[in-house]
Amino acid sequence: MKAIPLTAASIVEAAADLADATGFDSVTLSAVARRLGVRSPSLYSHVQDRDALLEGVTVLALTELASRVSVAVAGRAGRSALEALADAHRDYARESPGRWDALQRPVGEEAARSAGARDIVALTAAVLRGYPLPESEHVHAVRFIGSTVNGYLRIERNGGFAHSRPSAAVSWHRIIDALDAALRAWPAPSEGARP
Amino acid sequence: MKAIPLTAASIVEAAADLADATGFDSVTLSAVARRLGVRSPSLYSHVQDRDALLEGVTVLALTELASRVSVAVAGRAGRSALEALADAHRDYARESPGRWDALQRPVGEEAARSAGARDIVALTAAVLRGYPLPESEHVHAVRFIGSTVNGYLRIERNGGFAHSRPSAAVSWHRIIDALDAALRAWPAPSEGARP
DNA sequence: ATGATATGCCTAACACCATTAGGCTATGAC
DNA sequence: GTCATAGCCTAATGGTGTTAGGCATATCAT
Repeated sequence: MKAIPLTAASIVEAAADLADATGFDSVTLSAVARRLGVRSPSLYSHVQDRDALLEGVTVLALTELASRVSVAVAGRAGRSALEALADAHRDYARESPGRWDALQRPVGEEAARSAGARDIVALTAAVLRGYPLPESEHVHAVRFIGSTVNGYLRIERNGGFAHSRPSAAVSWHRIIDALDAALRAWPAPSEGARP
Repeated sequence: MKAIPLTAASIVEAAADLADATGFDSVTLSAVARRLGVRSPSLYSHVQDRDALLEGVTVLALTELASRVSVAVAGRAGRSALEALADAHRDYARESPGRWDALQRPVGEEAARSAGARDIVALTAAVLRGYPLPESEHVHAVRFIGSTVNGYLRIERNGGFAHSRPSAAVSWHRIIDALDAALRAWPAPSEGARP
């Protein structure tokens, strides 16, 4: 049963797999220990506490997502890059629902400083090269894209679109269209904008 | 201590207050019972289980949010209405963080069918009257606005913007500007769009 | 090789939580 | 007055996170 040696990384991975299989909320130290063929107190040699474990899953998910986004947007520009970025998020949310849920939690220090987080921001900013935005607007546009994509996927995942027509799949393309249009028609900053 | 009679509504309200005060995750049957000066098994006469209680908080939050949005957008049109709607969401998220968190959960039957949920969708659609969108695009635009506003507030709340400059407050206005621009420049549906 | 040390698992224990079963009491109907 | 019911209670069960301390095995100095 203990084919895998017990390390911080292997525990986090087991937790992530468990999250994908049975839901992020069911990631409990007991369940992870069970899955590793070990008693739960044994995990404390490698992991500070439950919160640190969940934060570890968040960091892992950020890394994986950054990698997917990176591959998706490579060699693309403009609308094509935007769509690839959005679809990479959506695919990840679909294929690894538990890991993706880990992204929807208050970010701790470790996640905030992680390479994955930085990369995702940088890659989103890179997509903006295909649009006529001044450099000073990039922060806002990155946040805009992030908010919309994340918000849509989360509402879809929570079933918010399940009770109305048409299906969420149709809206997804319209929303990428709208994002694209918004970036093309990006409004000039009004006077109140100070960094 | 039992100034308030124990009913389903009073229990849900106590749970919502507790969520605002100490965080949505800390809403436990024990804690709610404690707050009501009662033992936790007593709650089961009025509430099915913990999940039903949380769903009740969600419905309450939907109702309250719908009411705020309704007041905010009344007598406004176009960008002014859009901004009022977004700010109503943001104010609610700020003032009642626990209740607002209740909105970010998988929606059950009761929440999906609630008047609050229907009203919020209808009010968002009403904002679109000030923009040149064909009726058939309203669903998508409503989902677009909902995704962006929700996504932004959630990332802000999770501290996703806390580690970068400029502050989230500045971006908020830029994002409403961008939403406004997107609705004005709403792209024509491509051929693939079938309801 | 041998003994010291340290690592890393274990069991035991505690407090907290959700939930069920069943008892006691006060309130209302008749 | 009696009786039934509603609504609280206590008791108990099984699951959770977490800490304390035991015990074996691997690592290393000599």
